[in-house]
Amino acid sequence: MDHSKNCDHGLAEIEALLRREQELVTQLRALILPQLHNVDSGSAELAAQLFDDVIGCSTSVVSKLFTAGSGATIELIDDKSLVRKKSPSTAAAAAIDDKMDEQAKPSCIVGRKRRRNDGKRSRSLVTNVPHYDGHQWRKYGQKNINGRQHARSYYRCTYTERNCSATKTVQQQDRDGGGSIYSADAGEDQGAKYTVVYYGDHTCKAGDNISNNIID
DNA sequence: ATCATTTGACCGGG
DNA sequence: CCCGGTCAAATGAT
Repeated sequence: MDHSKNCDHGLAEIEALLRREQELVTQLRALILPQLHNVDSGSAELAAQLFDDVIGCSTSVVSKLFTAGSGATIELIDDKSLVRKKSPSTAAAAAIDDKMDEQAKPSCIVGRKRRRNDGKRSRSLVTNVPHYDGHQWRKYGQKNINGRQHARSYYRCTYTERNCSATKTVQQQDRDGGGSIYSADAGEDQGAKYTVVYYGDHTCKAGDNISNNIID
């Protein structure tokens, strides 16, 4: 009966669910694609495209929900705009902003930021498995970000010189402070979350022999 | 040999 | 200036 209590809770839940879905689909993709590629590379490519479309739909839904919402433009898309500090006096706000990383902000905040989606469309998602999204990437840079624990890696599509201008960045999220420490081992990817931001579109063509088995 | 990753330099925007 | 994104030479891997 008390459905749609307030837009805040609903949107927050929806956002969390969508992110969860993206994460799961990403894991599934990382599981399926390498196997399938060993069997039939053509099917693997089709599957990769399908996975891309599914995730694309999901991210589009997120974008439309949270950017075209009721007048509130939220920077769900990762831009350079996030590091903006509005209140100089509020140290707590700065801390929150720092902790929030570049994305995954709560949904319905009052913070109506400006949309600087000009020329750069970027899709960001969080996953345990940042590798094997069905495309091949070549790393071209790595930088330490301001106060971040882990470096940010910059990748371009392997076929950049030919067709593809797609780009992505991978940043491991800080697994610290109040997080449950599962295995205190020499931090492996288990349980680690990565924020992956995709820029540009893949125009890679199919049919190239991809030597896979770069599985970690 | 080729190709990918590494790593500091470089550069442009805020 | 600082910060962060890219370049490119050196290094590593195959």
